[in-house]
Amino acid sequence: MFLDKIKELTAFELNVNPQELIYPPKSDWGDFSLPVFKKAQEMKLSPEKVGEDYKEKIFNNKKLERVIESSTYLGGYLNFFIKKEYLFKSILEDILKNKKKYGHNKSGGGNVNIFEYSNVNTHKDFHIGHLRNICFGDSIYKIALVNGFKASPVSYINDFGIHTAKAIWSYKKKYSENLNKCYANTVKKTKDDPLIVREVTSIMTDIEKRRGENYRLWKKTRKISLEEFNSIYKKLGVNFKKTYFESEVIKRGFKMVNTFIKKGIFKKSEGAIIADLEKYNLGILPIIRSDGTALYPVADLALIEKKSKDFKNLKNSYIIVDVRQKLYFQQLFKVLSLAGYKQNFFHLSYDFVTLPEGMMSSRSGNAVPFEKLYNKVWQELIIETRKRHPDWKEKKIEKNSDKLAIAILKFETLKISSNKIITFDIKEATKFDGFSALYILYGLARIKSILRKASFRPQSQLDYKFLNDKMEKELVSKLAKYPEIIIKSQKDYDPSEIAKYLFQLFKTFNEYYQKVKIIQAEEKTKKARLGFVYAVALVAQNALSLLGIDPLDEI
RNA sequence: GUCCCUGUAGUUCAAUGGAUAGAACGUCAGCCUUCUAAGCUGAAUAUCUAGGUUCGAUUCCUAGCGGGGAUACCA
Repeated sequence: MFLDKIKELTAFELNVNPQELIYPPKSDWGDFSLPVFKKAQEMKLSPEKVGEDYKEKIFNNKKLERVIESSTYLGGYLNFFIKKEYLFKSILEDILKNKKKYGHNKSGGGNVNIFEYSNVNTHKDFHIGHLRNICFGDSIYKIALVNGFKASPVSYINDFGIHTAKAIWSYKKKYSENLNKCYANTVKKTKDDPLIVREVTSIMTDIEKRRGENYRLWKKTRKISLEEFNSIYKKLGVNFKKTYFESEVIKRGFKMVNTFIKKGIFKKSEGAIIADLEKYNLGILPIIRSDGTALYPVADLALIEKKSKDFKNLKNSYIIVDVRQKLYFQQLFKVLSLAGYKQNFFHLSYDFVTLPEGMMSSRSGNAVPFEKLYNKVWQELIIETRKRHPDWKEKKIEKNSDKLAIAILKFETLKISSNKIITFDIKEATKFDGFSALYILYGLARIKSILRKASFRPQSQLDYKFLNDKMEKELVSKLAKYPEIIIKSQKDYDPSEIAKYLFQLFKTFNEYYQKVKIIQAEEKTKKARLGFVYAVALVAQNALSLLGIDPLDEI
């Protein structure tokens, strides 16, 4: 929090709002800046005069004088330079002392938050849209942890919808072993055949009543689906504290619907059960179809009740689902507040993933399954790694490619703002250049390699005198900003902040690496630089962990 | 119709009520007897249109145009 503190102190002593202090576009202009246009206008003075007045204030102030080296006025801005020794010492000691905890804060106050993501449907593929959901959710959850929340990830699996019956209809006819293909086939067939619709309905009834061959097949296929999901979670390194299933909450949901009818929150209309939210400008929320079957809210109500019971003192409940369900969640949360729920509900939305050739959906069967994408990336990596490391054993190549492939996929989905549609181009994603996980991990592997070759042992003290290169100053300023990045990513629920930060950090580092020798440097400089790049590695690994990415020792 | 998101370089994305709007890809030209060249250096091109608020607008407001989404029984 060191840079924050200096900015706060400066703002306080100069009697300005801390938010007025900004970072200049170029680091050689200053460590931070204060625009003085506004003040100049208020006081009817020239900006230059105002700047000079502030300057005088700084150097007549004992507290500021200790940390601020100099200050220059430039075109309406007053730029501040922090004393170099002070900057290096404070930041690097903070990092070397706190290690994995550098940049963490307690702003969450230990409040209990749960994050629900990876809400997948059994009997359908886990595709690259789900990948965005799970990467986003997992990162937001991890960001909450380092901001001092007591956070838990949970998942809700939709294993009881009509889609399961549709998949089973084709599965019974041995259409395919792939459940998603079965599902897509049935959807196509039912379009112009009411007979098949009736058959599907009858399968669904058996599943709901939990009886006979259809129910047995449902259990079998459900298991196949869940095993697939679990292997993907394992690959992605994602763990849930709890997993909920629609089949386990739906019964309770129907009971709750009745209670809500009695409370007057739901009512009958045109044969269906609805919540009329017109007076809140939220339209109509259908709850139960005219044929008596459940829509989403039935299970969701029971799910929310269950989550509240499972997590004591639950304060904030987050649901990560794509933006198309925005209205639905507004409606659902309104219903909950009418029913007297006191906790905070949030829908964290993100836009969907499309392909260059257009929208994808599991219904039409053109969604890219996770496995397919993963294999493609993995194979590209294998080829490239073999070329670069002819001496590596095949097993090592495979293991490294696996870690890299996961890192690349996570990074690709997280580096883009959540309100932007990701157009997933397999060709682009397998290029591994520029703004990508590979660039960052490659830089990090360089640091690790240097530390290995120099037999580096971490020490908490550094001789800062020997860090005189301009690039070292640049890097320290970047390291200093990491705590603010953590806060910002929490405030905006935005992991892309972290991704961008990492890219910038390694852009600076690679430049430094190119310019400066570490192992061959003079002994004292070498020692200082080793400790310094070790600090860079610590911060990088912290940031990567928030994206759910593991570092590699070699690439 | 109404509501929400969105429009920045050839492409994919950044940024901010403030300084010269940044990157990456692609293209071209350099850099490995030196810590990993999946790297570094250099070169061109952009804020949809029209108004308004402001010392200052790409950002905020209004209108229009383009793209996407939602809008009671899809999941």
